[in-house]
Amino acid sequence: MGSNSMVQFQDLNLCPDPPAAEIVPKIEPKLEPMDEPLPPAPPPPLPPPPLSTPPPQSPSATSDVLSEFSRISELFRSAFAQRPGENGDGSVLPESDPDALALVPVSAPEAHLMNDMVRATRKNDQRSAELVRITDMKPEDQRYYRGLIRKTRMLYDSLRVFAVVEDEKHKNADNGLVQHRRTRADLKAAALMRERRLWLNRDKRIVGDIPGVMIGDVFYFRMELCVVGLHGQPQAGIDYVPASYCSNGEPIATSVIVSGGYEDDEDSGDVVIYTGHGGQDKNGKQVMHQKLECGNLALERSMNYGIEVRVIRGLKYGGGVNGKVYVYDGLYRIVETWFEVGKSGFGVFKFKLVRIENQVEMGSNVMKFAYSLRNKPLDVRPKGYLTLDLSKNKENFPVFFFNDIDGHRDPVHFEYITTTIFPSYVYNCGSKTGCKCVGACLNDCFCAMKNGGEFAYDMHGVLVRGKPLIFECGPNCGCPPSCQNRVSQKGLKNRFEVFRSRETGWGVRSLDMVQAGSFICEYAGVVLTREQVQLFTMNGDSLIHPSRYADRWTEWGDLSQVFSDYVRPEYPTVPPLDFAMDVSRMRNLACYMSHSSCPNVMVQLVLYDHNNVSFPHLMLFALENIPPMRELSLDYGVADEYMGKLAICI
DNA sequence: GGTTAATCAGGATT
DNA sequence: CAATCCTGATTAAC
Repeated sequence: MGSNSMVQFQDLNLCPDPPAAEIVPKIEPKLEPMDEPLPPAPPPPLPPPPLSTPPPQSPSATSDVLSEFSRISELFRSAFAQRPGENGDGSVLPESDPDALALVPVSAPEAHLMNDMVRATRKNDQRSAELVRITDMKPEDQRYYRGLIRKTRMLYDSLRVFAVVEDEKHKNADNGLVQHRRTRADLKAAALMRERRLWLNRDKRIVGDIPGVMIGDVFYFRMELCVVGLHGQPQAGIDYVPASYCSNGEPIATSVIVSGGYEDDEDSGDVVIYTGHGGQDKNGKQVMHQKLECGNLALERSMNYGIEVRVIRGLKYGGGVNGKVYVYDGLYRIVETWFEVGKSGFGVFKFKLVRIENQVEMGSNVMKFAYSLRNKPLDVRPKGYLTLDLSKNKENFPVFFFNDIDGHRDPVHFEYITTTIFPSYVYNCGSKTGCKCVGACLNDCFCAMKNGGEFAYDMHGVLVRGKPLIFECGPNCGCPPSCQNRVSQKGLKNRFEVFRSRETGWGVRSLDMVQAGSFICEYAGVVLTREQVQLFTMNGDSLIHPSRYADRWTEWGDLSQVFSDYVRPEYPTVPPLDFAMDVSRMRNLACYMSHSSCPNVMVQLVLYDHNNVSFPHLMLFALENIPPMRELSLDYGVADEYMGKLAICI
């Protein structure tokens, strides 16, 4: 109790000597210190390094960016390559594909190794049966686990996006000759991480909140829920510890997904009538009576013992990757269960789930709220809007400006600019070359070469990997504006809101889901050279120094955890930024973003309308999936304690 | 004819 | 091993 260990694992040792029909919850709370110490003394509870790794390749003498990229691609290809003996009907690559030839020598031995590794891992990588509840999280633990979740999800997303891009390449290589079935990048990313033991929370079965996962966190794929340990079933809706694993010989449910797959569900938010599983045919039609077994029994037992379950809601979401998102909505208690004849005429089990009080507002409610704000802002919040478009029609989407807590209204007075204004000489010096592509830019495009032989974005405009500098196609290029290498120069893709907050002064949030890796907006201002800065003594508060921003781009797309001989490619060096931006008169929404040392937004430098590498645009990209109404934050590269004073743009 | 719903096939985990 | 409230693509239906 009075121990100074940071996190407590509460052992849920249910009925060591089971009176089977006991109604009273029999939880014996036994506090047990965590086996591994937490930060600041960090041996992170990360899994051990990969069991076996491809032999490190000797660093090529030509540390040339191009070859580096093809090497990484090769790593991917071989990791994704079909394993020999499995599904060897050659449905993948035609012989004419040059990649296929390059693939053979690498993949055969390595894939073999990987097979063994998977087998070995599978055995030891079963989920533990030890039921625990995490009871005492201190702020530093919160931060630590949040970081762990963040890092894991970032890796998952990076892998997934990279897999999509690899898949696209194959599609192009196939040239439409072969029927191309899109590979499941979500599954591949998960498999690669599992092989390397990078899934979280497998050593203990957690009842209640998963450390580091916040209510309102949004996931695009079921597999991602498995990876962080929020819900371990890739398809089934009820996750539970099977009876054979439990100390009391009874199954215990830990989480459910409510996604409307059962016609008899009734979801009113705080109360859910959840239908048990089973009795459906392949198309999801109820064709049999359900039985009190597996997940159904587990839910019943959990109710009996008063054990709460995590609830994740699947919501339709148009802007999403696949039309659907999963939102973590917090803990519910199972209060009632019964068997009844459902709409189909067959018997189903029903469970009444009631949300436990004193939790943060439900994520799915926030999503719905944001949805109505997008459409009818004034109906939802009649007071507080100072303007419905801070940009005065200059952006693709209106930028709301909301303050319902005090009288500040300064942002209205600034001139809104959508892009940074550079001194004219920036445009005049340097070459005016661009690519000469006529239709779509492909990988032999001149701009692609400048990016190391690949485009920085996938087909949906998601950043594949952070770089010191990205070269987009621009006005000097032959390609049309629809070219996919022009992501950050086309303005906002989401609806944003500048708002007043008691904690952070001004803040920015989105009314839409912002997908990890997607473009948010430019950090716009008026560029001053060092001489100009010295000439005019500016009010320091209104000067932005781009060189101070932390290099967060290194975190996005870093695959060294998965490919152990992965080294970040040596990019051409970019001169240190030697300019400041004045935002005292003209600015955009970016300068209202708050600082965080654990930010959800990062700066990525981009060039498109000129070739002067000393004066890139500061483009902001999402580092994680940001749910609607969650505040955006940037790492301004300043120690936290200074931020109060620095108070960007007040 | 463009958007949405039903259906199929391929999958991973327990 | 079959069952599972998944995805992505194809087809049918508005």
